[in-house]
Amino acid sequence: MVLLACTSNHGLSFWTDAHRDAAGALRRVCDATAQDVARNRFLQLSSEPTQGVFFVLEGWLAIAKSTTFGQRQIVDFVLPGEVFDSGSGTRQRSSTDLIALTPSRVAIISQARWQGLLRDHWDLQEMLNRRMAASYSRIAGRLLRVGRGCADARLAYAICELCLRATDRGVVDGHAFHLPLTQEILGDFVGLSSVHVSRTLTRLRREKIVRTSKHMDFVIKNADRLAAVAEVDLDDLRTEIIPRA
Amino acid sequence: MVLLACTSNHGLSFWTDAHRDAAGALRRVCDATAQDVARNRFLQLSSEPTQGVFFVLEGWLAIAKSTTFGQRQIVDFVLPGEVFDSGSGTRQRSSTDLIALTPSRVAIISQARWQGLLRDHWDLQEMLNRRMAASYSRIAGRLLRVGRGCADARLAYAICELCLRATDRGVVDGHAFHLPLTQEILGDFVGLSSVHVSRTLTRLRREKIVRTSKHMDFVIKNADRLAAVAEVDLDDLRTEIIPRA
DNA sequence: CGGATATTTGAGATGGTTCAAGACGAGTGG
DNA sequence: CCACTCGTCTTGAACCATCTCAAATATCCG
Repeated sequence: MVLLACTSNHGLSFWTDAHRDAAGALRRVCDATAQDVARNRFLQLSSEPTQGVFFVLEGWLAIAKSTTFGQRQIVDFVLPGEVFDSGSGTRQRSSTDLIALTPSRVAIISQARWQGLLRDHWDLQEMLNRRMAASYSRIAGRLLRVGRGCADARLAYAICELCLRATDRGVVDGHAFHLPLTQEILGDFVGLSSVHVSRTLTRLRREKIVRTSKHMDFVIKNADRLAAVAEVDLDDLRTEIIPRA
Repeated sequence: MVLLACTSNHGLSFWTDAHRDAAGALRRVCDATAQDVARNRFLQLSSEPTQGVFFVLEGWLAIAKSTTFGQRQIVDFVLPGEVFDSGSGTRQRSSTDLIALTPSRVAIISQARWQGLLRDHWDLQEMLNRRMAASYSRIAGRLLRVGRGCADARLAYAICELCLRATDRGVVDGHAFHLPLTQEILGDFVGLSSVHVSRTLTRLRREKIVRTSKHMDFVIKNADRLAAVAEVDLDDLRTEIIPRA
């Protein structure tokens, strides 16, 4: 479950103003355990014992679930400043993989320590609650498109979602951003084959809704039509899936 | 987001032993505001202001999201003893519908009061965290099947999930249980048309994996094959999606 | 420049949808 | 007790979206 905030691109900076003491405690814990992770490394394998709580300082990670025969679904991405808690229920085994999509920097916090932090800092727990609600909204929204939407809607929705998460600026015309993903990973995110992601992206490009260059550099050309294809209200989407500070 | 427990079929009974004071506070709040709800009534409409937190005392409810043109996806069910919090982020507007699938009894708790309860009772918050993790696991598992599984896998998985949630007993041969759903609702749950739910259910019946009678009375005939079709390990599934007490 | 990794494009197979008609079952009123 | 009705489920047939396989580019990295 993805828990904490990402407004700036640097993990802890978010916390410094509103939540000084929680931030301090968190920072101490993170400094002690932070480590660098190479691209494509698995930080957590499903069916292996949970290692605790992962706090992302830099990089993009993916939470993925797989069927017994290798079909993969990406459940959510974890961005800098956010937390992934694979065993919230104090479970023994993780049920998900956690994969570094870019070179990353991650702190691993033990369950016990994390519980202690939450208990001692109510504002941390409170923020956690908001983050969890946002993360739940994200997955619920995606479930709707994956279950009921056509390929265009799924992809357009994913682009809106990721545009909002990747940067502070909303989904507005001319906004450019980069996603550190391949089309295959995007497909695993929205339940499409990479081939069909390619075709659908081509269609969105041809209709001048987005522009892309050099592997996943996006520019929003027509936010209104993008929102229409995604069947979503952009303002609503933002308040739903991006936790407020 | 679905939050609390359901082991017995009566809302508050779960709380009495381990969490006496939290249970007492909760009970007082619920007694004051509980109300009966008719089948098929909407307790919460998306795009309407959030009413607060819903605590279910009796009945099955469904959390649903819809596209602008009426395509519906059921995100999760809410069972007795569980809580639905439509605006966890203290948001103004709900983004989901909440529908009573059976005649139900529900208490509505204001956001402020709920926040207060959580702050005053750490064990309540702690249990909430576990419930949220379980509810997240449920939706993530379903997202995997909906995104990547064929109709058989989606339905078989849903049957496992709902069997586990509907009763204390696991998914075992001979276990009988009732689901207060139509095939159409089941379809909205797993992203299939009601027609295809019917066909797929027929296949599962023909292969002697489940037996059904009079509208959604299920009997598990072959739990192993059901699990195989659902591509799931039944023990793992239980610890993932059913919060431990 | 060369090799690996990603993307594009085509063509055929497939699984699920939609529409439409019929069967079944539970509840209702005569 | 029967006949009607409404909601639900079943079944068939045609259609369409997406997948898979396969080959042809394009892009990145050393």
